[in-house]
Amino acid sequence: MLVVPKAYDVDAIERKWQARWLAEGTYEVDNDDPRPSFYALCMYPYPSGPAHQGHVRNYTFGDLIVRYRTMLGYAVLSPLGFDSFGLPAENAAIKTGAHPRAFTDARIAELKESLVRLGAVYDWRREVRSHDPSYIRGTQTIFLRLLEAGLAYRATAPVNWCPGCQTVLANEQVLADGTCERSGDLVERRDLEQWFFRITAYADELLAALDALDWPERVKTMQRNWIGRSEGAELDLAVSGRDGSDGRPALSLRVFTTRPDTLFGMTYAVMAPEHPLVDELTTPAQRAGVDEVRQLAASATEIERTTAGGTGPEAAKRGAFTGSHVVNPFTGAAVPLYVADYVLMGYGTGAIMAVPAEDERDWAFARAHGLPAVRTVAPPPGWEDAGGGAFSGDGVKINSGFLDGLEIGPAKAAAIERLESLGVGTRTVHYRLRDWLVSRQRFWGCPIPVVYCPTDGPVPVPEDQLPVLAPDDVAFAPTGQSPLASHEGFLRTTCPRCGGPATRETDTMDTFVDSSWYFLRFCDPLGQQVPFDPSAARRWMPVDHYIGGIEHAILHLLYARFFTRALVDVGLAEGVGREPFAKYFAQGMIRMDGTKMSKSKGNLIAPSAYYASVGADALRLFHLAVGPPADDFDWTDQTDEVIDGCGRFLDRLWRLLTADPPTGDLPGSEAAVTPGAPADEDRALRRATHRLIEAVTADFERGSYNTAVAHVREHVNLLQRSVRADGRGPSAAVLGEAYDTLLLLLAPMTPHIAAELWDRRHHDGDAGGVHAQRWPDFDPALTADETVTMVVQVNGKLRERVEVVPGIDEPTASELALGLDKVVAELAGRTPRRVVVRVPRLVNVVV
RNA sequence: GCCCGGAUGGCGGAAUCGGUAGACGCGGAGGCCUCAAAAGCCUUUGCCCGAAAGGGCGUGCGGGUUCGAGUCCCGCUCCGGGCACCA
Repeated sequence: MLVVPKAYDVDAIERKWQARWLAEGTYEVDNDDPRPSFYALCMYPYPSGPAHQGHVRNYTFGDLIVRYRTMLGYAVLSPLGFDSFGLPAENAAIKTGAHPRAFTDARIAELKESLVRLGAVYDWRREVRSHDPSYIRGTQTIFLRLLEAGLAYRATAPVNWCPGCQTVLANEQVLADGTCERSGDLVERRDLEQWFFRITAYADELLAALDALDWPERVKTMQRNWIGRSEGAELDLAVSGRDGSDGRPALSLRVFTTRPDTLFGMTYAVMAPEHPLVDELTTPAQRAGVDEVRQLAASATEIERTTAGGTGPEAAKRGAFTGSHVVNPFTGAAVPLYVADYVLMGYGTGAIMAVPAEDERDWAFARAHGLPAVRTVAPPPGWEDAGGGAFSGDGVKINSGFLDGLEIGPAKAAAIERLESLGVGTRTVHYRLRDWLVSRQRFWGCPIPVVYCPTDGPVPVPEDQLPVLAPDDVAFAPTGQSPLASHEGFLRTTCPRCGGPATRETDTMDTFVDSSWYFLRFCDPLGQQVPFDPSAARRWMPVDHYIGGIEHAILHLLYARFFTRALVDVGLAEGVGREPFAKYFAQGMIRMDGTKMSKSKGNLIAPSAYYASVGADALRLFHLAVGPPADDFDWTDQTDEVIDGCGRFLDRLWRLLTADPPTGDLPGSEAAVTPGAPADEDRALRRATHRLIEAVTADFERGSYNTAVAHVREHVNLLQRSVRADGRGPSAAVLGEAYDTLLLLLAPMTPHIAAELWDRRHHDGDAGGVHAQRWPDFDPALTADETVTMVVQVNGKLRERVEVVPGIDEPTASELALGLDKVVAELAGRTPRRVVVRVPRLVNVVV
């Protein structure tokens, strides 16, 4: 990066305006503001230290929207806070001994400082931090209400357990090879009692409501796939020899299938290794084999089991015969029952009917275990010659009794109907989505407000005793256990119900819980009695424009959608809309050498050096101009030169608006009226100015900031040429309009230089300056063309361009085109077969 | 494997409805200014042929529709991302 002389004192001017916006509370907005509402929000950041380029990009887009919408006359809610709970602070505490709060507060101060230095403006009165006691209180109140409503519950769940760290890990902390990211130990599966939120109760609504959202289609698709609705049937398969006639209770195995039409092709059935009936249904002779499969499954992590690494679907599936058989309800035939780890206990009923001919996984297992396949759908001709295998496409039913001849759709319906009339099955919908496990064996998170009493069991902490706060005098030793579990003062308490001795829950909540309602807290950040006042939330919600990284496309956005609905349903958000983010924009990420730029990758380029060299405005301009906001971009060797170019542009702008014009007077001042400025010049410049307003406004509305920057640069180039026209340029008034327009349009993009130059031209800083102005309107009468370029083609090839009046009629255009020398020469005496005329843009002569 | 994006000059990108491909910028070349440099300013810059005028070619590849295709359709290639035993 080259340090070059600037036309103006960038640092001083930028700091001056930043201080002013802060001191004057320019972007503070009250809940009773009479203007129409607009809620602009960037995802609140995890405070990891000074801003990096990803932040700069994100908050530049957000700031543009805040300033633009404000100029359009909205009361814009622009809050910012910090997602301040989380693992890095706790790990730092273990390493350095510093309390996570001290660590976190220091990181917040750094991040906040660098966002202020970017010129991003917020209503800082509304700042929230996940670890503030008032916020903890809100999170805990919500937890208790969910508990009361049955939306929070406690259950035993398999978790990733690291024997080295002696703690539960999040899935993200388990590496692809099944080891702990910190200790490297092989992670085990353990069953522990954990807290869950019942997000699955909202699966259908969360899925159905996606259609109406103004979100990127790919994000909606990701959510749809994540929720994973599948329709089918559950049916009972009677176990052979267990019909109850021998005195033992009758037994059957419930399975789920999306293809009930293929039941005639069932050649075996499978239970998950964890299925509760495995013991009962395994015969002594088969016990050893079954136990081996169970053991293998238990030692593998969920990730290992469900990813292709090494033991993919192609490889022979791990499974064993149980010795039992189950009966096909349509045919009465018995088929062998297996245990295999390709069936998951957590989905459906944990057991399946296997139809190798129409399911690839079953086909692979059947081949590996010498089981037969019976086709129930006729594959297309040549299928068997091409290698055969499972065929899951459309076709006509065969070998299927009463279903023969039907297409798959009607066959499914008929099969379900038959199962229901036989009383052995029902139409069922299953979801891939699981309930949200929120327990974390961590210190630096929101404590779960529950007490365990030997007589009363788990008892919620009464709301008037909230917040439950973690003590400060804890030792952050690397025991691998939350310090809360070994802090007697915190742990020992009394039962709120019976008053007897009890212990506190020592787990904390997943930090995604904090981020699932912060946008509601921003509406009413100071209230102490409830998480937020519903009337304040009704005033601002939903968020009109939400900006954040695509990495949150599933979890955060889904949890927040669930929370908003749940909060309405438990009475904490009465009358608030059920959908939190009306529009979501996912900005592209910044890559370097092919990987995402991030702190953990160690390839951060800090913005601070650019603040010093070219300034925040230039860096903002760069991020706006470099490409479509939704696209990723690569930070390369050339990037610094592009950023320098943005600085040079602002220098040029500065000189244009402050230097003496050719007449020797300040541009825009009355004295600068150029005698004899041709009316044509004025008309042309006014047209350009009003077209610029039209273009930039349209660009902003469709989020095309890169073309907005291009349009502004074009205008500056034009103005530079005009001013240099030495005495023949436009009049001062028209020039003044052009300059003011430029500053108004730049105000959301490069706010500092726009504010400063506006102030120098108008001296109205006390009145709020350029950012208090109304966004300019363009005059359609002024943007109209005087002439347009008409393209003349012969056989689709460009041959000539002519200037014509916009209102030219077809015969005139045709005649004009056919009379052109080029066209006459090209025709060489031939008669055109056809003349395509699209006035006023194009004539195509076809011979 | 499935789903979703994307491919345009040396580079980032523009072309919003099927109608001038390459806006704007970066880089390059030449020039002005200067003792010299930096900065600034001017000219030029898709490729090929040509002294020029001019002509030809050109939006990943192969076909198609159309008077006309970067844009629409069919079939591929490569790159990026998400999901991945979900029955």
